Amino acid sequence: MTIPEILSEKVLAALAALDLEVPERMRIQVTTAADLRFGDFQSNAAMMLAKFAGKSPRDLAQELADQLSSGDLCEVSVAGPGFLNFTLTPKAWSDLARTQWSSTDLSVSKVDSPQTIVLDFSAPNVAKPMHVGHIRSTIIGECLARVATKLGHKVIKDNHIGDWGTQFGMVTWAWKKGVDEARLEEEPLQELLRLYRAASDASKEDESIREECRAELVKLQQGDAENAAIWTRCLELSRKGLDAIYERLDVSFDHWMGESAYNDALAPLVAKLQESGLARESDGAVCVFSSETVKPKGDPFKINRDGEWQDYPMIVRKGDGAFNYATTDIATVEHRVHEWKTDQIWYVVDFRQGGHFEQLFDVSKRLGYDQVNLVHVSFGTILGKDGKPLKTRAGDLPQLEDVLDDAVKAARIVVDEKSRLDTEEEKAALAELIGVNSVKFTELSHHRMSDYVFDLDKMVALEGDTAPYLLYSYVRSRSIFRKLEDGVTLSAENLNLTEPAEIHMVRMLSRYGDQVKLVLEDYRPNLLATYLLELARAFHSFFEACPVLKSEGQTRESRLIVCDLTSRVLKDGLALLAIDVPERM
RNA sequence: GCACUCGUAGCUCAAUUGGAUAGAGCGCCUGACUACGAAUCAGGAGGUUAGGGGUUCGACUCCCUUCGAGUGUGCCA
Repeated sequence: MTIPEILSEKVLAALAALDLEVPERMRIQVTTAADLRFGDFQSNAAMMLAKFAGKSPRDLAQELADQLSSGDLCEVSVAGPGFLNFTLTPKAWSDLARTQWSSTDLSVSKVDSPQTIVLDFSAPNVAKPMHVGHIRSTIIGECLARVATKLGHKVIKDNHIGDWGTQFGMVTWAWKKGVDEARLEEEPLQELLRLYRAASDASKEDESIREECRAELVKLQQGDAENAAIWTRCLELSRKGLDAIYERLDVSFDHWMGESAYNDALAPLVAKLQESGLARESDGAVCVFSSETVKPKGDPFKINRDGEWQDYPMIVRKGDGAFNYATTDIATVEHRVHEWKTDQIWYVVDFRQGGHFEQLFDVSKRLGYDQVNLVHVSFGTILGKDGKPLKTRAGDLPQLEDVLDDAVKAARIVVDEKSRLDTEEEKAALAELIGVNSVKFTELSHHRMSDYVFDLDKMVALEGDTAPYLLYSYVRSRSIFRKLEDGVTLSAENLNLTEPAEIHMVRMLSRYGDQVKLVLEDYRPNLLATYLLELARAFHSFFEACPVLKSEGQTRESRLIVCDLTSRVLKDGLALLAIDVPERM
């Protein structure tokens, strides 16, 4: 049981002793204190129940405080408008730290009912290199996967790559006009991008070329041997390039079920939708319309034009007979439910597709997949330095690989200046680690819904709230153990904390499990990122205030345990953010 | 027009989901290194949370409204 849970029970017992029955809708809660000046934990019980009890909040709080006899665990006091404040004793903090240090999972408890969760993230279009815009989905998705796994869920990471869409007609068209085989071997993604751009530019100017590209796609989808061979080749080359970048980012997938994997399922699916009456023909296309069960304003299948609510259907077969991504997405849900028995699907996708997902989720429900929890984990836009969105269509987004290279270059300058490492190999490896992790940490430390400015200089800034700060904290917490020439044997029973900085360090450490859980409540990696920064700050404070090696006996051993526990939590927490730590820097 | 997402210190961002005097970093100012690693720490200045109204013991958070930004709005994904 966690401390807040123990305290909640005590408060409930105190309420019972005062003959106060808590109405069902009121949830008495004990939370970590918002401000440490008031104690470690706080409860708003008295303020919530004051009216009900016919007493002033402060009087009721005082009566509760009198009931809650102070003991080994904590001191109880009343403050402000009627808060109950709990301040844990040093002994209680020492006990908590002892338990956490001795546990292999760092006191992060698993969820009660583990779920099977499919995580749909990254999903780049093949034949196009990833650009900066792909950072958000890729990094947030990987982080959520790691956190969910840590909490005991079964996670299936699926890279639903765009390997069947319009761009393939274009690449094929340009490929046939002349592909540079030599370059294809050396820089496959760059050559494929060149082909795509050539076709894209040409078809913008010439309607007939656009038709030719479309025809190439139709041939591919109908099984034309030559186009299929080109497609297979494209896929292999793209895969090679993508694998390299994912390895660099330390991101991995269990499956690569791209759009093409569902091609054969699409026609039967549309037939099923029509037979069941969910879909019907409209303007030559096959569409799913509103269920007419909700008000138009909240209906994803309605849209208001000139003051009138009109149908805004989901098109599952286009007028030309081709299927689109909506169809594929429904087929994908079916596959994940039937083959993988999933309980949940989390889509880590740009917020601009919100409307699409509302429709997809509604159709899935109407198809009978209402027991599956479908979540659109949406995120905002990455902006340029001018404050305007980096436009995807402009085609001039910086490529992800170049961004990583730039970040590594910037990191290298500081490494040369400050690092204690000796060899060129070590320095190069450290610069790579710092550069890549800085980009990842920048992403994860932002609220996913807010837009943020893509500023490379700030991203790789090496002081302040950054990845290097966290890495440095870890290195500092480890280096002290290298000073112990004979090594040391630590034992939990000798842990005894007295100094405020020690207590605060342990207080921060004890929050780890709750912070990890919090990430999944609203799919918010930035909460963990912020917590780790706070933890690191507390560690540096502790480290300056409390000499470790110069102290003696139990104090020394206690502080060494705090250092060890800190390094373990930092490493574990950073691993959840997909950030690896160096031992020296 | 309508819908969605936003608007917090000069700048970049938080705020444990409705809690107490809204917190960090950068930048600025003052201190601390022949070092348990200064990629650090201790401290200072900086706010009418875009404006207005409402709900409540209590609002950055919920509701209404005005202003501003971004996005979406029938066969691209």
